[in-house]
Amino acid sequence: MSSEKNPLSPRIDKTGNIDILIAAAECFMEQGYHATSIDDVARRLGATKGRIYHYYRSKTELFFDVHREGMRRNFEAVTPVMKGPEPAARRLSAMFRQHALSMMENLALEAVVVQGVEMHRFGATTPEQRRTLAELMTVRNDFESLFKRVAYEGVEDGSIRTSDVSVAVKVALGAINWLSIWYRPRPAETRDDREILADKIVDSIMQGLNAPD
Amino acid sequence: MSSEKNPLSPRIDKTGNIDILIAAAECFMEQGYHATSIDDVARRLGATKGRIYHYYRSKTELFFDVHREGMRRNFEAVTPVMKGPEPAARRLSAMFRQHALSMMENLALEAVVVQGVEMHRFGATTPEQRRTLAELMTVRNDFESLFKRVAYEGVEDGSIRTSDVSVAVKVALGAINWLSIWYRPRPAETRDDREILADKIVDSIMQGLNAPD
DNA sequence: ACGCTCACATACTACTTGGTATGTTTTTTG
DNA sequence: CAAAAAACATACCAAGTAGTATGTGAGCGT
Repeated sequence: MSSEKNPLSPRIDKTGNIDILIAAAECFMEQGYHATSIDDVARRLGATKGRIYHYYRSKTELFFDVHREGMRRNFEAVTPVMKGPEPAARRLSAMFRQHALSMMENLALEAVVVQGVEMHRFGATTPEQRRTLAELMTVRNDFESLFKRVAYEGVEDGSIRTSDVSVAVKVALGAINWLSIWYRPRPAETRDDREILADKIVDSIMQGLNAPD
Repeated sequence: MSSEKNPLSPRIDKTGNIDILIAAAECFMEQGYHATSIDDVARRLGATKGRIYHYYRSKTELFFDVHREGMRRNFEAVTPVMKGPEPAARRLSAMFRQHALSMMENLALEAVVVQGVEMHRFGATTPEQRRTLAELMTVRNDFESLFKRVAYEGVEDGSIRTSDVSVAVKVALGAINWLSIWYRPRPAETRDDREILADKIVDSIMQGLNAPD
């Protein structure tokens, strides 16, 4: 099974150039895609353009691979908890929780994913880039569909109540993705701290703000 | 009362250059701030750079004024419904609803507000720009504080339940702001359609996803 | 030890773009 | 109605940047 076939695997292959993806993600997060020059990324790597263009044919391709790696980690975090014997509401909670944690622990990558969604109107010049962009959007929709499916199960098994599954899922994912805007790890933060925050977020999403009668 | 004193009023004054703000907002929404050239904005206006630089000394100032106008409309939408005799939970609902509607009806401006500030967090060059940026962040915080204050009232009067007011408000506002990513008006959309969507969103935020026992 | 390939660094170019300096036309004002 | 100012348009430049072409040293198979 070559990694070429799987649209979720960036071609980091055997080479350890994941460093490039991380450095690029950090730059993109801090300054945005267009404000980041290839030299900026290279400087953060302690290298020069040569290294980056050795692995990526263009800045756009670099961005795409950062996006791919971010989405890959999203799936990696969520899929293990989406199936099971529990009622769908509990599984959905767990998925939200995992996604929130993944958001915090891969902040730079996920910030690029979030930012990349806005760039839907990207100046996708070449036909190949357009196809790649469409592919990324498909992956994004598939990710959202994971949540929708479990939410529908919840409506059927009675553990979930909502006026509109699609809207409710968009609301919940929006709330979590919004982490990339306001969340920044504090200096001596632990895994526990992040789990506490994730639990609060999931609680807000699942229980809402209205006090029970 | 000169509009110079009020940090929320862009200096659109008597001149009708609100057109410039709208055109800029639309460009920024579609391509992002850095990918948008002044010529792009001018082209959308059916004009040239000269017109824009006649009113704005730099691209950064233009961005700032777009942001100001977006925030001004946010306050305008929310403040009328935040006070009253009803329990805080109802007022908070109304605020969320108004904010969601404002989001949809000023999509371009609000998209810039949402995606804008964090892109500039690191790039503010001149001291004056840094001060303006700090001012905008203050306005942003003030807006969030509006919601927090009413949410606290709700905790005290018993109409709201949450494990953490600050997090709950960020979750709710994130959900609404996320509209700027996925919401696009359909061709023959009416005000009613938008109100229905807003109600669904508010319902998700206030009631959560868990079915009542 | 020799060639060959990989993994970069260096040097350079073509093009974009923010900003300016300077016209030109319309509106306002005295 | 003349003159001044406002409201633009035109022409231009300096700076930054994506991408390329080429150099170079280290490893590696033979």
